[in-house]
Amino acid sequence: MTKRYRIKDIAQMAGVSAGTVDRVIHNRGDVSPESRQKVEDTLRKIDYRPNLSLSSIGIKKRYTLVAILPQFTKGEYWEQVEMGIQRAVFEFSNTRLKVRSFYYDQFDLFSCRQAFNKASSLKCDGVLIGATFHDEAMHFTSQFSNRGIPYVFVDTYVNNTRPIAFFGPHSYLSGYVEAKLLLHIIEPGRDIAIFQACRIGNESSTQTISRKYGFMSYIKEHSPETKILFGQYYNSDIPASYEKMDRFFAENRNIGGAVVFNSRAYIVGSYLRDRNIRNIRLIGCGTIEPNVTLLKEGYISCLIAERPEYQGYMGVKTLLEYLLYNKQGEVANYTPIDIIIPENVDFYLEAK
Amino acid sequence: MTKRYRIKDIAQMAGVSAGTVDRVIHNRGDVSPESRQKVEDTLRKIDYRPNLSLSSIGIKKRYTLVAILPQFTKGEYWEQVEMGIQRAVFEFSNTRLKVRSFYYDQFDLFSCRQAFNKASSLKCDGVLIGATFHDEAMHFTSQFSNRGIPYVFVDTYVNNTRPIAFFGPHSYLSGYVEAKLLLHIIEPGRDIAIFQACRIGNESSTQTISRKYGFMSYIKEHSPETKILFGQYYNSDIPASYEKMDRFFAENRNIGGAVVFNSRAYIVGSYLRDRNIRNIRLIGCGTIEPNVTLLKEGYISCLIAERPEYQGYMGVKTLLEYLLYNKQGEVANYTPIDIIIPENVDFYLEAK
DNA sequence: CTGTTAGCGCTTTCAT
DNA sequence: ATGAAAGCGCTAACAG
Repeated sequence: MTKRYRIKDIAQMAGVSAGTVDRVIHNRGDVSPESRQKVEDTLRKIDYRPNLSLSSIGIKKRYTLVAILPQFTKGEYWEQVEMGIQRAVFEFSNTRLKVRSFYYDQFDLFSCRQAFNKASSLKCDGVLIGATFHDEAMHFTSQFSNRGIPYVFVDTYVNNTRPIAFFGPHSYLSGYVEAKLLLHIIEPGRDIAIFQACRIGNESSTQTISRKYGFMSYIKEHSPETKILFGQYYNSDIPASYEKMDRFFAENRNIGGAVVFNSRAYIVGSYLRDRNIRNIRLIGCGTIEPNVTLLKEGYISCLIAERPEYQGYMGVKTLLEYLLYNKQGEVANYTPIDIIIPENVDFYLEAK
Repeated sequence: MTKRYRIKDIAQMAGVSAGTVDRVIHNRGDVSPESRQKVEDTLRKIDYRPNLSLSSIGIKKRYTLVAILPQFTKGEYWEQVEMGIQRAVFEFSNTRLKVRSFYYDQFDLFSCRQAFNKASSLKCDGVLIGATFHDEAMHFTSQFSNRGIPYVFVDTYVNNTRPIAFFGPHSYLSGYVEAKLLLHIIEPGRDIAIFQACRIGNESSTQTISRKYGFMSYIKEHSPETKILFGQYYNSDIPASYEKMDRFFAENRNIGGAVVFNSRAYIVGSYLRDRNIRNIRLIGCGTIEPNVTLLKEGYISCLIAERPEYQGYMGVKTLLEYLLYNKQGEVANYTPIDIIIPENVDFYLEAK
């Protein structure tokens, strides 16, 4: 059983005072090279791992984090990320940690820029970003870097940036897994449909692109004869979506499987339910409520989930550990690709 | 953002002192009905949720927990449970919480009885049990109950007992899911083999029995024509196991899928590898190292995992919350039934 | 540069 | 039955 060492113990072992140990742990300077050496040796020897919850009690400095996230309504994907952020705030701080959130419309570049601008004008110690617009994220994170402000990405990693961490799915493998599952559950010889949002002008998110890439790679490798077709839906216009799908399925009568690379699978799923179509297997992402309902009703066969709550929680925790202890871990942290089916969904949602 | 209330705040709101609030929270008596009422109203109003990590700092009383687990060697299933226990000990206590572990041979009734006897002779505040022998567990837990000592089960629930909590898989559904997956990946028309340990005298564990039941129910419901055969292996005699399997597969030439209802899938999997058999899909339980290796090599198609680390962690946490706050939550806590395939296993293992 | 010390929120002893 | 106050391990201001 690992003994727990107190700062006082460490101080004694290193032959210095508690204050000096604390200065070393928090990299707060004013320590002679010899003292630092002795303390660091001791810390290494006992494999000292600071306890955030305990640290927070004594902390006098106030930390402000900024979160920049797509706006969400109740039950949506990003709400779960936000819940993880809140859990971390609750667990680690005793009101000395504040998170100020800024939300943007993930389909509106201007609103995203606005959110970043507002966030940038704020004095803060760290930033948590749920990015959908690649270029904006690149631009503003380089500003944060210049000001020495650490930032983390959740859900989506943006290339050519230097976050202290990323928590999210490996999108390529995520899509790869979806293809594997779909091929196993559709009737042989049937076609596959990929459903994507109809965007006004703007391109798909990087997430979606690499998921699609992973998905198509698997199909090409394992079942090159399977035909892939592309369908569309509108994010917020159900009647128009249904019309589009009516035409799509009328034109493509051999479809036996479908996939949606984001949490909007419920749009396609409810279409299948409302049109009473039962011979198409649908796979989607995210255990948000409408998806789960359709999963239980059998109109969605399988959901891929990426622990959004965990992403938010870890994002905050990582920023905090960086700020308090200068602790730097792995940058890329891929979340598990959880496979959710009607038989295991309840236990999945219940587990904290 | 949820404001964090201090004991002092609660005291002020209820019009009493911090001491009284603490006495109510810890159910420590010496509080007038009126004061108790006022405090409890306030606690409910603000949805007070105590922070274990913070509580532990001030606690003077020493708690001793006893864990009674099947003995394990490095890399086995129960080691992961033990790791969860250690994580909880590290996180929540500042050396005031001790866990004394007792191990028994899960195939030897006498050794189990001995472990329980030794554990019972110890003065302790709570017990965590990984049970494999039903009757022994029943007998000794009733003793704990009589002495007013709370206990939790991990991995296996034992009927006719009154633990304060159980953390483990819903074995029936677990088997049910395994059948669903296996039916999806085997070639149509092939038979299925269930592999079980050859036990000396003693019956299978309750876990295994209800998994088998779930498995067979699914097959009966969804593919009654599929033939199910029963194979055997020895827990610790590889050559004898191989011989048995040689005969088994020689006699049953149409087997296309196999399942093992515990973490010994690697025995069958390595047989398939060593005999270069590639047309049999194998499903097993537990992401222990040999299983993971065979999964990546393709000799195991899929593993079902039940978060053993989480079980151990939650077991200790639950006991502690009960001891400190008299907090009673759900008794039955089913862990997610995680579906692990070669493409998602690495991320699964990395996530904490 | 370093040790001392007050203070954080929570628990618990001790007068009252 | 209750409040005041001391103590837990950790942080950080302060005096030297």
